[in-house]
Amino acid sequence: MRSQYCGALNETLVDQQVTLCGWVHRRRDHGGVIFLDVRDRDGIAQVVFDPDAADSFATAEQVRSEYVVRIVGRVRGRPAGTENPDMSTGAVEVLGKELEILSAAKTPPFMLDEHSEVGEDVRLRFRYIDLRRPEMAERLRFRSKVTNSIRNFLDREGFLDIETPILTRATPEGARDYLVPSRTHPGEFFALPQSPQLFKQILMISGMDRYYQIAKCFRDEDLRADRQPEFTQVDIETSFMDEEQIMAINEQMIREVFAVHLQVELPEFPRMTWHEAMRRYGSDKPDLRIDLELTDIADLMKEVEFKVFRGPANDEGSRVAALHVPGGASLSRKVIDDYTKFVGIYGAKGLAWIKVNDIAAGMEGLQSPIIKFLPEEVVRNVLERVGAKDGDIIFFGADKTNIVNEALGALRIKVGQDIGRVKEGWAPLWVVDFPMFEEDSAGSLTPLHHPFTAPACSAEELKADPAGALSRAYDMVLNGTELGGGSIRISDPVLQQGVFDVLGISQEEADEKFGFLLQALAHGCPPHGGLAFGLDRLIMLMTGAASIREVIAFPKTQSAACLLTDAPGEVSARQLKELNIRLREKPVAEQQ
RNA sequence: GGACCGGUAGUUCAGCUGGUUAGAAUGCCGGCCUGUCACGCCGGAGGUCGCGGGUUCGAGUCCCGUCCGGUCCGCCA
Repeated sequence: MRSQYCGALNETLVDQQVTLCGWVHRRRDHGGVIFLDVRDRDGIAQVVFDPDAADSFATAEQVRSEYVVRIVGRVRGRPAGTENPDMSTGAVEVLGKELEILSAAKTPPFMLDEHSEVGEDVRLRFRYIDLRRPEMAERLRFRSKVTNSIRNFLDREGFLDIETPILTRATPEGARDYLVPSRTHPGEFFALPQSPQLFKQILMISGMDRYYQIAKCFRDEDLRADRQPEFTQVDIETSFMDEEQIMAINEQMIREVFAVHLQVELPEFPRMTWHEAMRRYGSDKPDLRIDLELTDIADLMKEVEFKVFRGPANDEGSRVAALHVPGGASLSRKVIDDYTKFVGIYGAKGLAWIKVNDIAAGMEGLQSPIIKFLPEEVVRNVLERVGAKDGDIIFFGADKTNIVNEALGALRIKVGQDIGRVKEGWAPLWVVDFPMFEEDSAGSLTPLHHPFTAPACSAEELKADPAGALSRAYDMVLNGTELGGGSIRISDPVLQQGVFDVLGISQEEADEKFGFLLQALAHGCPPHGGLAFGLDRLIMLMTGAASIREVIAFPKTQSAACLLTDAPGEVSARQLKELNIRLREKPVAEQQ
């Protein structure tokens, strides 16, 4: 039906007859000559019709945007002076001989034009048209090429692609599950997997040795620009490897993907402990392209009347830190007010600051709303510790540790972007030595990763000091985005129960929820571990897409709806009856 | 669950302190045009101002509620 893609046209085809199939991207009717830009997945070609070919010329007058056409014609070089250097096929054109309308098209709801902006809701409603835009088609093509590379790499390294169930068991911990009612077990439900975690561990116990899967995962939580309720993980697990080997092989894979598809040689990934990341950047996924850092100053502020920072008392669980911004003294009062509002989002009750105008002039050379509350010696020590110079600004945070970290960590990125301190390029790293647990708002311990992560200590040490225990987990971070995370897993049922104990999960409860895993661990479990990459985020980063929806063919809106299919939708009474489900009079949200 | 931004022609937007018949660009339709490439020129059609209620002599504009889209906080082991 077709001899080549439109984008394949070039000088080597001059004088050859070609047959193109595609969509009418644009028509330019000059009365005596008609140009059609014909578009397919691969590119755009210009086809010319003149009245010599009366039939096809008449048809060309009929066609409209987005008609699907088939064209037979001869390739020729464009007349001198009419080449289009902005077009990859712009040196040649097709002199149309035959023009067949394969399918007429309604006027499109929006222009497929790189020049016109369209609201995202319209694009999603007519996603099939949106995906015709070269930029969208290219992102999906890129994604396909990357997953293909990943499959090839893992296959070469001996990993087996094994599918795990989509209909599985609800897990009480973690994210909210998407549930599927069971018809054959009235009153019972499947859950869609939040990840294949337990299955891949069981595959290790099965002796599969090396497993991977490009797996759809489901989490019924609120959406974000980089979060969809169904998303894709590159899920990897291996036996008889320690964390060093697992990190090495995954680092190699990502380096290969970047080299092949972006022609980028990533630097060797530095390691940073979780504690160092939190201390220096206030984040467990620091963006190392920004060279601003937090500095602890609690010891210098001991004697200071603490209310000037509008934070709680300087004690355990709190942090006093400074964010030193070279050249920041030129920030306007309005911008600083905006930053104060910005850190408020993260729970900070204020934002103290000192502008350093002339360090030699002592207190006179400083400008700050809090300076009158600070002894000169304290100020001098703070300036010295952060390395302040004339023209700098220092922001302060004093509050509960996590509030200071989140507020100053976010401010660090925002200021860095605002004043242009984000370096070009790629800054990958491994974050390691995570704590096993963190305290939730109710004061009880929850796993920082998941409860199957192996501790870096013995069961006895874990029991003695669970809050201080580190885990054998590792996260891969790139430009401030968590690309993937993993760990060595617990391969001993006693240690696994020990972790459950710390989490307050009784033996009976553990048996009920994870009994099959505990059973399996007791039947010959190899030491094993793995990692899962967020494929969507990886593609987002690599393509520079502004949202995850730009790299997914059919994404959902922020309220987790599909505008194309209008899902979710109501179901018939008959379907509900089969499932033994009766709806309330009104959905809960509409009651009251 | 919460904060904020937006919703006006097919699309992207303007619409002031509430005041006559709601505008622009683009797309669309018709006409003209033999070298354009976001073609050009002339003409035309096109509106539930998201929805509901309220204030007012009068509401696109003000108030309340609600729905939808988006960004973020919480949430996301």
